[in-house]
Amino acid sequence: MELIITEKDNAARRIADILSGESATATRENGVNVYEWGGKRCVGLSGHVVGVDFPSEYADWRDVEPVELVDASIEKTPTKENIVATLRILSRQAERVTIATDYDREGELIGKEAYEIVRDVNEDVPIDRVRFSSITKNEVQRAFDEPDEIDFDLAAAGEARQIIDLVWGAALTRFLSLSAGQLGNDFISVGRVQSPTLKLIVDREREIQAFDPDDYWELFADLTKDDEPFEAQYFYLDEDDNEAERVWDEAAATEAYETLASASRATVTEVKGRTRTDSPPTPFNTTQFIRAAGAIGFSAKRAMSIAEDLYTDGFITYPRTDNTVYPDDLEPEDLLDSFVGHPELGESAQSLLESEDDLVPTEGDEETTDHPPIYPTGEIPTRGSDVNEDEWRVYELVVRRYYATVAEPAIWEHLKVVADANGCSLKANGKRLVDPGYHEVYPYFSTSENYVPAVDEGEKLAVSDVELEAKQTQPPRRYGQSRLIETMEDLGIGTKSTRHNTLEKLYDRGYIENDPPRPTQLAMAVVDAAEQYADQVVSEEMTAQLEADMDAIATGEATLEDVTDESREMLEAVFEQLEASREEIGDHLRKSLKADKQLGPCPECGESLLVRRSRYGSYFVGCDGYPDCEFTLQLPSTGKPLILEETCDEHDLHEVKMLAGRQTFVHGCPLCRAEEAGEGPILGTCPECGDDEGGELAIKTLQSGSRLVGCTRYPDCEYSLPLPRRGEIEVTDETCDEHDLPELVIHNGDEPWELGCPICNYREFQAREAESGSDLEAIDGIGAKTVEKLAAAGIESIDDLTEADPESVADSVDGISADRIRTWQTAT
DNA sequence: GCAAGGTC
Repeated sequence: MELIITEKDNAARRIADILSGESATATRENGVNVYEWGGKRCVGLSGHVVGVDFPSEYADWRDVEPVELVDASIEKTPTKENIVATLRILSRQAERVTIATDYDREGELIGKEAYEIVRDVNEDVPIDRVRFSSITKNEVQRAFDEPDEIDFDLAAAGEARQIIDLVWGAALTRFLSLSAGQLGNDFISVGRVQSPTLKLIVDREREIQAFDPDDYWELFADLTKDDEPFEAQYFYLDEDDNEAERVWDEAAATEAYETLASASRATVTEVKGRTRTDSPPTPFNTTQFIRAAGAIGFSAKRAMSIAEDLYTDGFITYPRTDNTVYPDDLEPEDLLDSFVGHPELGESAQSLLESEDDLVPTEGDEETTDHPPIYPTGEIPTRGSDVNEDEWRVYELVVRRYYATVAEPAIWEHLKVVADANGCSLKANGKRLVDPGYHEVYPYFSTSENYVPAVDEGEKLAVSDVELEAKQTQPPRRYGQSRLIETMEDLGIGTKSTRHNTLEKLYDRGYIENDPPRPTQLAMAVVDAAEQYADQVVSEEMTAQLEADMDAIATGEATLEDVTDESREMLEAVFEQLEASREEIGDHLRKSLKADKQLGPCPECGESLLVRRSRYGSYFVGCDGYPDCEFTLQLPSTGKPLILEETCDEHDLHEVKMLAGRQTFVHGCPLCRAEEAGEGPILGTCPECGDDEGGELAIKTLQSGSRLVGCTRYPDCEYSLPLPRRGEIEVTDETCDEHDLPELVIHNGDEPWELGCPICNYREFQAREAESGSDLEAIDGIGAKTVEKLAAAGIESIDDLTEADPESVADSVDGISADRIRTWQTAT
């Protein structure tokens, strides 16, 4: 029996199909697909099936000095037990083994991991390695016709990376976390990829904070030809004889304005027309795909998640790729043919096929062996059933990008007109799209035109509507998610498969907030500390050096030991500096952690108000002076609070936004909200503090729209009873004998709901809850804890769950993945 | 419980 091992199940299935001529049959072993035909078996791994870690005696953070990790031994242990077990069983029975993992460095390492598992149970079996960069018939056949061997040097290069990343990451993460007393879930992490990425964001924020705006002025005027006005802008020649539009001196600007305003005509001094070719875009690699999806509103995470689904379902090729050159055997005519006749995608495909020229696809600069660029397979999903609206939009983007890469260039005509008005120069730049070319099949780029009429030199044009605009230079803009991912790629940090995850990690760790991401005080402090004591870990040069070292290992010029020993020595040196400043670093980190929670001054004692979390997990605002000052404010129960930059003029407190997926809303200043908390009719005495303090119960409407019966002495007394969100509340004359409160009726729809006494109603509600629990608990895998978490995201019932968007819920709830939510949704 | 890299 011959065994073929691939990097993933999908590849195993396709290779089995190709080699067997579609005759392979699938069976399952330990939950792993095994494809079988004529004496051959093919099985897919799931990327790395073993991982590196320290021995268990290093597991307790408090028992081990972080520096001890530098020279600790490192073990490899199976992380996907079922796959490893299956591989062992299959290997025992194999007479020949072929490793067919991806054709890149990490694929070589994954292949070597498989090799070791095979060797462990079968000492003698021959083990080959095949390499192909796209799973097409010709490529795969060719690869299996000329098998090669595993490149152990290349795999060792990957192992060096694993070791260096683990040692630096774990030792420094533990050091910072321990020095700030942040153990458990809120540890402070650093790493070779995440920290330089964070530094990009922090550096930009520092520029923004240090930015000092300059005043300048710009002048505009309308010129008219044949009764058609067009806009022109004033310019002058600067000291380098370049055309400049910004006037930095107010007196000069005013003078130019007066000169222009007094001119009734301008004489055309220059007319320059030129034709520009606008080349179609290159094929999608992961980064360019994320960028294009970002331009139509998808976050990096969401775009990749959808692309992965489209890939798994067979609609597009593998979405994690660096390659921007299509494989030779991809025939544009064949692929386009599969779209002809489709109601939405057919017309463009038809028009491309009718082109008189041969279809020659564009090529990007990056030609790699990992996978082909991202393009549609020709299998078309049905909109609304196979894919939802978002998935369709992403799919259509991939299809149209493919169309664009085989389409004609667009042609623009540019026309520049310069005119002189009383010695002041005015210019207008016109552009017209004369041949839309690829834009016709790829409507995602702007094709807006700017009208400037044809004029002749010496022609006189009327001048009107002169305007002087006072402006200020702007600070640089924050990086958007896709710009960050592009910059990471340019700097060589992270990989096509991990860059978008790195951003998610920064969000999860409390380093960045909002979109475009903004660094927290904690992030600024972590980068500060790292720059001062462990500059390597926040510098992209660590990756550049590692890449060079890995190349040296791969070519045999260095060994894994050479490289990791040297790296460990550097880290030892870093620790000498760090240890000496442990206290100082810890203080700085702790202060920043607190600063991230600060809203502003407490109205009662002047200390800082902080966003805090109650024992039950709900958020509220409390005073840093606690227990001396017991001032508190409520926050809405839905979502996770984000402190905004904006502050309230009246109370000098930061405004708060509640992040809850699609139910996200701005709560504003919590003190304003408390003051406004709509107080409706008084119902009676507060059962909790009425006798002692004179509190009364009133119907209140909160900013979030939810309503309740609460004490008028709130926040000193937190007694409250829930009320339904919708419907008009009628306070009747009937009174509850037991609680001496009026009975309530809710008018919503046809049938009024006799809610009765709010205390009795709440008691009944609690009794029902106790009996049945939340209906969500009926779903497999949802327990009381999860119910609580989901409730914070506004999901309180099965109905809420089925309607929810898994991605946005996963965004707002810690520790619940979109996939888990999808599983529950299908289970209902 | 630490990293980054695969994959789902």
